[in-house]
Amino acid sequence: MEPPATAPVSGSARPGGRDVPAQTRGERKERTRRAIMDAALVLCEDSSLVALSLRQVAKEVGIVPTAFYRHFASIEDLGLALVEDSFASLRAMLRDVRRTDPDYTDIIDSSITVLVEHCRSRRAHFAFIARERSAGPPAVRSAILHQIELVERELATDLARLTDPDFWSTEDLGVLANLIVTLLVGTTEAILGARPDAEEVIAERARTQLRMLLVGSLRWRSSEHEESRRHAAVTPMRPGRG
Amino acid sequence: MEPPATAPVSGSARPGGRDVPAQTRGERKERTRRAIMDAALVLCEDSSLVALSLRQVAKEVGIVPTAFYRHFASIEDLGLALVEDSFASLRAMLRDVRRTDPDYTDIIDSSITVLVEHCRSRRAHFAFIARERSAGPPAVRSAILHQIELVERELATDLARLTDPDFWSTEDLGVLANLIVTLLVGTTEAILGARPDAEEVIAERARTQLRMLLVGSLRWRSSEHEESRRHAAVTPMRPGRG
DNA sequence: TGTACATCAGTGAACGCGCGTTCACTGATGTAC
DNA sequence: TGTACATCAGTGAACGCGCGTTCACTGATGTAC
Repeated sequence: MEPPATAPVSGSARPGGRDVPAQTRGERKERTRRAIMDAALVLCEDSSLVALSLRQVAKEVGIVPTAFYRHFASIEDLGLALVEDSFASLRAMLRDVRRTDPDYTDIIDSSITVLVEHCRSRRAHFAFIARERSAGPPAVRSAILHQIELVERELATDLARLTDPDFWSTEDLGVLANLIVTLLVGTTEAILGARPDAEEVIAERARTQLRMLLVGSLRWRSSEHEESRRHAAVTPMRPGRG
Repeated sequence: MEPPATAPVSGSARPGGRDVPAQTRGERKERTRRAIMDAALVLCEDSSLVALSLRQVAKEVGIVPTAFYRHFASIEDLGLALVEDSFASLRAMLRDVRRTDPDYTDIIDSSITVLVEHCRSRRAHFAFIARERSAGPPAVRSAILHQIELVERELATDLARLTDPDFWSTEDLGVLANLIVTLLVGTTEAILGARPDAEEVIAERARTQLRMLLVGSLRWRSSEHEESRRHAAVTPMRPGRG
């Protein structure tokens, strides 16, 4: 293993500079905090936060174990900070999805492309969410589930704009949003677990799945479904690429 | 905490019996093995196999730590045995799904009912699969993913019998099977994470999702899709309850 | 059937190690005057 | 501007504990004769 990338710089002299402090005390504290979070993200990548020790993290960062407590009360507390960070990445992705070139007609195609890109650039964050969602410490787990629920509700709101309110109840939009999020979480897990050259195959599969799902479900008429469960007529919606 | 449920019985005398051995040596070894697996399943339920220690397991079973090695080479090895057991439970569920009363017309409704039942009766096994699938030791993780892949292929075969081969390519059946399995895994996680009184809500949601998905995707004509991606006509299939 | 020996599940002491946490500390940075 | 004091990120020794693994062992069960 290579030597730790010692984050904390105790001296004040800069390479060719004067004896003016390079950073304030607060800036250096923040830098160490970031180093701790980065180290934790990497170290738990192939097991889980529940198997990560404070000493491992401190060693990786290049600080003494007790210095950890200057930043976090426990590994679980650190985990909650990582949830924040990871969902900041995820929300950045959602913003990218929403601001796709409006001339680009296939929102499914572009959304999955954006997902793949963010899985690459923010790999550790996405892997963290996927993993700790089901295996993290209780508080971390529930924080993640809460965040996912929020994303799900946002998606339901987006979907409301794309569908005819006469046919789609709020409840059914929630159910559809949940289905899409479940698929996207599964796709993310598949991308993260696959070798890089398999990523595009998985992405294309996800695009097909979303089409199967939307071509079908957008014909779904919730009102009729609730009354008789007979097959429904085609629901009006904004035209896709078809 | 209550005292360990000491699995190994060293004596040969039975409560009111003769001095004939109650069990052969092999039977008693098997019994301890089972006790180890049961204890491990329970102990890792709210963290993960990667955070489980051999000594915890031994203590729970009521044997000395070193006796563990008579049965498993490591926790990871024990994990692989638990994968076997867990998928035995899962396959038992699939058999139950397939032998549903043929008079019962809604295969979606009954399948989810069976899923809920098995989540209750084999809770620890299903939770184990869901959790270790993404957070377990590498060997355990890949064993689980392999098993899920097998289930997925079986489902694709089942679907082939329900669809028109002129419209559904083998590849598209695989994609659909993967989508359904992803949804079912998600549903399982939701059921296991929910309070008991929320189970039925989640089950009903899953039924709606499967209908959205199948009503839609069974109209999906893979051949036409590949050529032009124009919207497809309704694909012939065996009638559901509609 | 009885005897002598082999097997082997479980024992118990011991090991070196990494763990989380405590505590008193150091010394550079920040601030009040 | 200079001085005296407060703050506080990081140090280092120490603690008791649970960890995986080693080893020689015990004694009931199983087997060969």
